[in-house]
Amino acid sequence: MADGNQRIDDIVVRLREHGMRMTPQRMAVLNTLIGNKEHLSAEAIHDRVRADYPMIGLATIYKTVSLLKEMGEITELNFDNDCALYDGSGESPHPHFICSQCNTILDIDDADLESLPGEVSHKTGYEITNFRLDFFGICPNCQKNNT
Amino acid sequence: MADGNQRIDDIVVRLREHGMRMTPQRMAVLNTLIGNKEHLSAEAIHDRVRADYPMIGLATIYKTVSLLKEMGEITELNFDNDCALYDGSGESPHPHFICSQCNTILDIDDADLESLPGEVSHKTGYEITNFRLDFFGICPNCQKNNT
DNA sequence: CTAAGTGCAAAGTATTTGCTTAGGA
DNA sequence: TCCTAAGCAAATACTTTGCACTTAG
Repeated sequence: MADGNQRIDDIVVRLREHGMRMTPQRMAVLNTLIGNKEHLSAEAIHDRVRADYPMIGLATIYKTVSLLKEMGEITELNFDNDCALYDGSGESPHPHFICSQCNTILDIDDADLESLPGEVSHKTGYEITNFRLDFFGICPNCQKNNT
Repeated sequence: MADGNQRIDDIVVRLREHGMRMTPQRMAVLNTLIGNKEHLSAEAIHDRVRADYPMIGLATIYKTVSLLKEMGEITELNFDNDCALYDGSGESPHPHFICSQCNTILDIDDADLESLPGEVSHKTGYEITNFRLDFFGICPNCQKNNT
């Protein structure tokens, strides 16, 4: 969590530069999301933060993640289901694997994919700033349980 | 639209095999979506179909696309924004490019990507049944207009 | 001190559900 | 005829907004 703290400090600086303030509530959301590999819904963030700040409202969570999203500090993941998940790992766009059975979301690290945007950009003439890659299927754990 | 008609016939057969019926409303939705390269929202489908069936309700559109989605005939695309788009092109999972400026969605055909699920499956042990790949950036057209 | 942020509740919006009537097979 | 589907409206669930009060800088 050391680099998480460094990132948080940087975010605070950038907030202040834009006339925005660091509040205990925002800090709590940052601590929950930044440098963490989890994928949390607004409600899940709310539940966690409430452990320390019982009065915090869900709207504040939404306002904060919306802000962090605009700053490019966190990524919003929308799947076919109901609610959005937030990823504050800070790792450049990385693929996810979603198990259709247990709904677990796993990060995939595949160095081969780093060249993907560049290749597609070159072939198509599109200027690519971001991408998203999701795989759906059955994770090894569920495969085992199914047999 | 010739192969679109063939696909529609096939879908009708499969519907009947499962005790489901072909109605004029469903046929209208099929004609709007199947074999078409557009990406339409439920509302957009509703608007188009209403030209021929003024009485059709939005709920019927949702029920029909939900059915087609379960049958695997169409793909639902959720982006960070509000509503889902439906893709009835019938082409196996293909990447999309979304222009951040004009919001146009373009299909990308890249044969190199067809091996992607197999590779990732092999490397990770996940059994991959589907994937989704979206690129975000600026399309050539908007690039030109920006200069 | 002052402008930005919080908390609450109400509003908004995409989608689903229930129920009655219509209409395929 | 029988049972699925349509149509409408109400319900649901996530997210956003408005406003009075609080608080960071």
